[in-house]
Amino acid sequence: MNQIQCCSGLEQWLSPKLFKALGDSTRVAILVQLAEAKCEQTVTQVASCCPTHFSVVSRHLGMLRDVGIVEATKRGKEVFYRVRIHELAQALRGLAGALESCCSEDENLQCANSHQTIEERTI
Amino acid sequence: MNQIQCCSGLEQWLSPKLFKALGDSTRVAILVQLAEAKCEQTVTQVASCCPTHFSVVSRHLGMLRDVGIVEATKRGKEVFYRVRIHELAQALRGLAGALESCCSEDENLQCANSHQTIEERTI
DNA sequence: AATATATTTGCATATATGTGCAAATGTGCA
DNA sequence: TGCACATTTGCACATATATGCAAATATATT
Repeated sequence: MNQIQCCSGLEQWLSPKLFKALGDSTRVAILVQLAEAKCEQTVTQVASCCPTHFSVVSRHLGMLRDVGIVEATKRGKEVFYRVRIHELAQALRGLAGALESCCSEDENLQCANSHQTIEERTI
Repeated sequence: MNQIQCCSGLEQWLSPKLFKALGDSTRVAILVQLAEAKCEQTVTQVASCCPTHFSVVSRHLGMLRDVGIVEATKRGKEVFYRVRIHELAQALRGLAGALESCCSEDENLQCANSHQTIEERTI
């Protein structure tokens, strides 16, 4: 019988780099600023979100770009950043789904067998 | 007219503490171990997930408990941990929803007005 | 009471990270 | 070319964090 492992894809969604980027209050303020602006903003505009030095905000934006949370476009001497909202939302929902795929329908499973599998779903 | 701010609730879902807890590779390994086990596990059992010292794993589990990602039950001399899967999934989906609520239907918004509002939805 | 097992906590340490400032880089304009 | 503006980067420094080991605590068993 064709079978796949439970929880497959869980590690794929649990990216420490991604969540480390979300785990800083300054970067959260930057994200809120960008998301609420509803449009791309320059580094200087984003830096108005917090008392932090603009060079630090620039570094944070670079880090957020490295992990794919924001993207940047350079036009003239300014760099415009925007949140990759749909991609980020998809990553969050992907992890949520992978987590819940670890829950079987029967909540009171025997735990002796640590390699339980489920039948592969065929459309 | 009754109006609410766009993106309301975004900051509520963007908890740096929560994501900082997910932003470490050892804690991710611990979570994968716990989730794939599909049942509560003792500290010693969880510690088999990685070469890290069991006391460090104990500390990580305590941190994950503090932010609500796992919960613990002490029975005898053992402490059983399990992932609060549904609560975590709800937090992730809540953030995903809050992010996408910042996207209006028209993707090409004028950005001059930084305080745009939407009409409150009435069922 | 004494012992064995499981977990937590104190401590030391190496590394990572956030921050501010100054300098460097890049770009447009007079 | 020279100047103004926007952003990035090098550097120093303070703080946070992850880790391992030993000791302390808690609980069960003999």
